[in-house]
Amino acid sequence: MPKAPNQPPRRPLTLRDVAAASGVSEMTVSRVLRDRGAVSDATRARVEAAARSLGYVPNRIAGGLASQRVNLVGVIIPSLSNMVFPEVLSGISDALDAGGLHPVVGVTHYAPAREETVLYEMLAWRPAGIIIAGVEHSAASRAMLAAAAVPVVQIMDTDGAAIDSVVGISHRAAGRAMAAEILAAGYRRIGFLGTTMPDDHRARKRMEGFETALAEAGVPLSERAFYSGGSALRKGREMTEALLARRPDLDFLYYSNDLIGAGGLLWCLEQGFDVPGRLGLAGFNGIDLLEGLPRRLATMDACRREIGRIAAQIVAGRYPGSAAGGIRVELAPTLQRGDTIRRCPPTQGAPS
Amino acid sequence: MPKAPNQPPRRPLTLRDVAAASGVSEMTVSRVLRDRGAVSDATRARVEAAARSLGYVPNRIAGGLASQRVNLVGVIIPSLSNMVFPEVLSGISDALDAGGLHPVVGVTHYAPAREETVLYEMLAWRPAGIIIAGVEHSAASRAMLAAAAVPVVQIMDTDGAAIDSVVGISHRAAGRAMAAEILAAGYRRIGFLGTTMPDDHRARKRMEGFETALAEAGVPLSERAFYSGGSALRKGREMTEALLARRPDLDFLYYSNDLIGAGGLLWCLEQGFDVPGRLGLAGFNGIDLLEGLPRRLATMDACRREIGRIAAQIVAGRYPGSAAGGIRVELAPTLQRGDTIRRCPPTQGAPS
DNA sequence: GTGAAAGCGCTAACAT
DNA sequence: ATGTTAGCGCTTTCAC
Repeated sequence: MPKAPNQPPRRPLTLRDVAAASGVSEMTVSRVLRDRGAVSDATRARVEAAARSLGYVPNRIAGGLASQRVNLVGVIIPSLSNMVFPEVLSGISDALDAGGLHPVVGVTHYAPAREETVLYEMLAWRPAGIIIAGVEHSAASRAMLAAAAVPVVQIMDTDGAAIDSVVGISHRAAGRAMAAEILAAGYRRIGFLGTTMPDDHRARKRMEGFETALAEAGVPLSERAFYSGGSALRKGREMTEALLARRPDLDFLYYSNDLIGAGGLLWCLEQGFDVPGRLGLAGFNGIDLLEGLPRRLATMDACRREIGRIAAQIVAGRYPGSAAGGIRVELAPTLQRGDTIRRCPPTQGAPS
Repeated sequence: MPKAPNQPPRRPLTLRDVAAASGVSEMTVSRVLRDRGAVSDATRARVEAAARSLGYVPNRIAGGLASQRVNLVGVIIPSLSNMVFPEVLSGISDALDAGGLHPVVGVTHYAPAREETVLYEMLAWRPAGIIIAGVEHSAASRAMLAAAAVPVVQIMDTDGAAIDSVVGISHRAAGRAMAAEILAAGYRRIGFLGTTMPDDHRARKRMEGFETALAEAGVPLSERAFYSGGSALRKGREMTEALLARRPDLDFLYYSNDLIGAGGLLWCLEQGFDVPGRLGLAGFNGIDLLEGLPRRLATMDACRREIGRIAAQIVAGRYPGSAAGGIRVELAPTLQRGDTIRRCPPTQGAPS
């Protein structure tokens, strides 16, 4: 045990120790350390010196109990394996920092039951706020969130009933917008490739919006394929190959995320397909990775870091209007056409 | 403000409320809720019903103060943008779950000063343990960690002085091992491509180990290039192009991570280079993504999830021997030769 | 500008 | 199997 080389079996330091060492009351030490209330410069200096030399670290458990305020924020996300969530978390972490807040992370693995457990555990810490992915929750979870006496920010998805604040994009609208773009480019035999994940509501909504918009234009979705698990890039290859073997007539593939889309793109290029002339491709998320591919996959930016940043600001009370609570921020994802959607319909001239 | 439709301005529920509602003492309620000590089934049932119907959530701040035990674990990592850290965090999160522990995440952005701040904040919560990336810390950070009365696990890197427990791989050895593999395959004009990040000690150690092993074999490192920021995949392309323009004689490129390596690989294949015959390539980390590339990049698995899992188990006291503290776990990264290192030296016949 | 008293909501330790 | 007592280490409030 390399620790504690030769110290006596010290009991943890308290304010009392710092007070004794600096010859003032605990109360004054507390004031100095929290930088609250008037303290003379001389006293302040002595206290700070004492605290530093003792290596005193305040006890936020006691502080939190006494003050009924805590600098922890619960962050509940479905996964850490999909880069989307770390990116959101990164935005959250950076913005919380500015307010001296710290994220406690809970991962649900897309399971509502785990969401309940995690949420319960987090509320037990009486956090300064809860940031939770999605707008779909079990009745128990909704009840806890509604009863919690703290700001709640649901993130990433705006299609649903809000509990308190919401920051995200409309995935239904994102699906619709991509459909419109694809139709405008003249593609008509369109396939969808996505995850089976039954609780990934955002992916489902994108598909629904996509399919609805196609149907409204009189273009039924021709084919769909779903996968689960494994390397997304490879799955993208495999699914694309399988799908096109089954339906060689397809002229567009819409992927539920950029990674499987990138896999599909790489495969199509290797096969020498005419992309985007004969076959168009699009993904979703706007991941960084796409920049380094041989061709830029069409995609739609999901505003991940921005969503995290704004959610954290709302919790910290640093977002305009957030003092009142019940903020709603719907971001507008930008469609990046990239190089995998053709510029105009094949049989049609340029517009007047 | 959609919350609190018509409730009276309730004060937060306490044990006392549950006790009153179920007709027993606070202590008995506490026993039921923590599942500790003997309670009759009848009493237990009544208490549970009361707690549930009131929507009571225990207050861990008060509980932690009284019991001097907290179910939070501080996790300090340099970044969330590099997928490596979310993967470690994912392993940590999963393993902590099993012990009812929750990670509080702090991001240092590779800045020692931020590491100090974050660490101080975390220790203030008297966490059940600290998991921190790397073995390089400022004097102040080391002092805090050494004085902390909790398990400390330094992760990802075993090349350095331990404070308490360490779980990771030797990046120097990883660099050496890759050098040996490359030399054995007969490559002799070798370049290195990495990040400028002055505080990424693991990348530095890999390069040092790599260069040292080459030098020992009488093969100096021919060339090196560094980058910072931007899409790693694209940077990999750009750097590779630039480096080979400057030094077209190189026959091997060792990348400090898989993403820039993948960028380089894609570029080389597009150029029609003979990989691995004329030019060999290797990365580091063993990311999932590589599976979907046209050719599998040689790499070395950094055991990221495993490191996270073990570190969390040590903190939770669930790792063999971890009760004693001061555990050291050095994982052996496996070299995956993939398709970008040739099988045998070009001018030499098959063995015997 | 500084100090004293009370108590935050729970749990350890000891009753019974 | 259940209850009582005494704090955990701070901060709030009020006094000086």
